[in-house]
Amino acid sequence: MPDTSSVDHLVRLLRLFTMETERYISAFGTDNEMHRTDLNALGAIMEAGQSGDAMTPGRLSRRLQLSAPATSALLDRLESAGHVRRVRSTVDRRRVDLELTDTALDVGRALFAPLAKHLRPAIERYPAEQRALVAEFLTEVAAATRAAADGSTDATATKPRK
Amino acid sequence: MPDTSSVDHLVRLLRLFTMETERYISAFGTDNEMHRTDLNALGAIMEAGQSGDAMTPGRLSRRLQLSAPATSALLDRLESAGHVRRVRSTVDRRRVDLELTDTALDVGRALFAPLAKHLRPAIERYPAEQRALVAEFLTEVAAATRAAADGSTDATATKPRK
DNA sequence: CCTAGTCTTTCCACCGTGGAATCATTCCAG
DNA sequence: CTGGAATGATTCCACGGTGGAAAGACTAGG
Repeated sequence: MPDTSSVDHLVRLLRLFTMETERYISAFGTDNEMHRTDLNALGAIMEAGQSGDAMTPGRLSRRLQLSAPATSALLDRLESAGHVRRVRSTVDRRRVDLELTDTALDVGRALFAPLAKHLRPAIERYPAEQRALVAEFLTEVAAATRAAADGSTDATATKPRK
Repeated sequence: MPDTSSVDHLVRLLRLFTMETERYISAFGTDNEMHRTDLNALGAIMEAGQSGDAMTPGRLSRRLQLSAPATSALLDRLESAGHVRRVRSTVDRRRVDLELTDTALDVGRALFAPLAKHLRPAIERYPAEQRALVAEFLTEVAAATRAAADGSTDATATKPRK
């Protein structure tokens, strides 16, 4: 590895990291009867809950790039496992609002606990200033990836549009 | 977002990035008749080729956390699609060495081209010194994730052991 | 009403797993 | 050197899980 600051090297590292993450998910997912998509769904619902607006099956379908039927089946799985509730919206009764249960949070914690255990010491070695820089970098790279997936040409967009 | 240097925030960003990447892969995969595992396999074979040692079905099976039959089926798909060749090893004729064809490299390029188009301008905004810092950070985080997936307790291991 | 939007159901194809068996090759103990 | 493990790759089978396409049900709003 001659030049650790080259763009190609960074791209390769980003790819390597996602591969390792998929590996981790598949390894620990089978222990908890959860698969990749289910975890992504929980993450997306949680994320939406934190930012205020409610998550619906339609939004989730677009967020995860899943077809509508696959999303329904996904929600059936999560609901029968007790991780999510479907609540018909009172303002528009076509819509269904998704709510996470406490057991979902427990599963999330249980799944990420071993990963966090390894990640924390690696991250805490960096001072706050460098962590902020990495955070900024990751934010922009995630936005760029999202833009690429959406086929957009705006590589600097940070705001979700849907 | 109150504190962009907190560990939790960084972990969340890492997770967000992998979600966006999965999204991109699934969007691209459907266009090219390739699935996530197939692309990961190509990446793993390519990676092994760059680092010198040859990739074999057994190694690939462990790398991708796939069962032996699933790996054979995966290689059948890739071979019939013309992306990989199976060559019996000359040193140990039980083993099969995997070689990528030119069309696999084309697919790889086609896959990363739109992503790189968005990623490059975002990355190039950072000076070399900061990029090197991010590269170091990502290397350690990937190693930590790998260690977590392997169930190891050594969070700082950088060398693959298999 | 009638069109559009949201969610769901039904049916089907593909991917991955598990277990067990096959076959060739290599390693090793005696 | 030989006979018996061990290793690496592949195949077959039945099974479950995931995702897509088409079609239907329901509600909102002009």
